[in-house]
Amino acid sequence: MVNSRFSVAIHILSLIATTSDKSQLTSEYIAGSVNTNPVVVRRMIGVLKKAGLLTSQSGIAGYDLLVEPKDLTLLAIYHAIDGPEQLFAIHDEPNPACTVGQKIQRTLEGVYTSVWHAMEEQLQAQTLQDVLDQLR
Amino acid sequence: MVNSRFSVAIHILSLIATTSDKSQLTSEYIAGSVNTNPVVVRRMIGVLKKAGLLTSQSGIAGYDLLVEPKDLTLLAIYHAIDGPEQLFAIHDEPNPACTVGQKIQRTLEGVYTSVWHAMEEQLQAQTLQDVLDQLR
DNA sequence: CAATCCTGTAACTATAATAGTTACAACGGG
DNA sequence: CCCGTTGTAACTATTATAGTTACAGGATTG
Repeated sequence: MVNSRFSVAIHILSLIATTSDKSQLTSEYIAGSVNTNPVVVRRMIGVLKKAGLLTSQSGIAGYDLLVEPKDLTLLAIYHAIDGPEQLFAIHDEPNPACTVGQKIQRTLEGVYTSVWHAMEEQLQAQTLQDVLDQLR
Repeated sequence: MVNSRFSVAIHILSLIATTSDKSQLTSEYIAGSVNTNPVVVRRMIGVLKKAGLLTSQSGIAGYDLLVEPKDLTLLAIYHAIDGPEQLFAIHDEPNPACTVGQKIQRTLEGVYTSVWHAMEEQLQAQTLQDVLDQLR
């Protein structure tokens, strides 16, 4: 299973989108909601910031989304956190002297790519706003 | 990313399906094709055996498939190796005192389940025979 | 029946990914 | 100036994964 970074990212973005009192929105407060360490939160926020999803100012509490929740797809968030582009690992260097070993990598790549695309479609179809609606 | 066990399982099953000379089909030979250790192969084969996909006899080289390649979907193989039923981890114990923290787990479960089903469909649509055809 | 090759399995080790933690420099508001 | 905050680097702990060693027991062959 892939790590929980994607879940944490969605959680953080949801908090930013729904918290009106900016001064309350510190990394420590967010960490309290997510149940993790403030540094983990700041680290994740740094990644989301680099991807252009939000802004912040050093020394001041509060974060602002740069994309409307209804325009922010889960796929965009996934790409922002630089999640893996493949779901399954393929073993290294199968034996090229063997018919199966010779072609298994290409074959599996094809299989996994079709699976991957199905997943992308699902993530593309849902936005942060959809998540917010379900949190109400 | 999920581990390479799924890839290795498909590789092993492909070899068993395509190797006519049973006496050649030892765990060491398979390991040579996959590029891993014979014990890793035997361990994986033990799992596939328990799932009813193949048989073997202690002390004798060779394995036999119990399911026709055209009837063996990749999803069945995935279930056989007991792959994770979810792609993304959800962080533990978000704060229930917070609106977001309270409902984020259920919400993410819903999101991830829809992604999971899309993936299952893809794996269900492809059989070991499809893989074999591409290996030729 | 002894030698040999194989499977099945337990136990240990090595490596890498992930998350958590400590520490501290730099920024801003009161 | 003081305090709370962000941004980051560096270290540690935990866990998953794969690789490895070791060995008991079945089957074949001379």
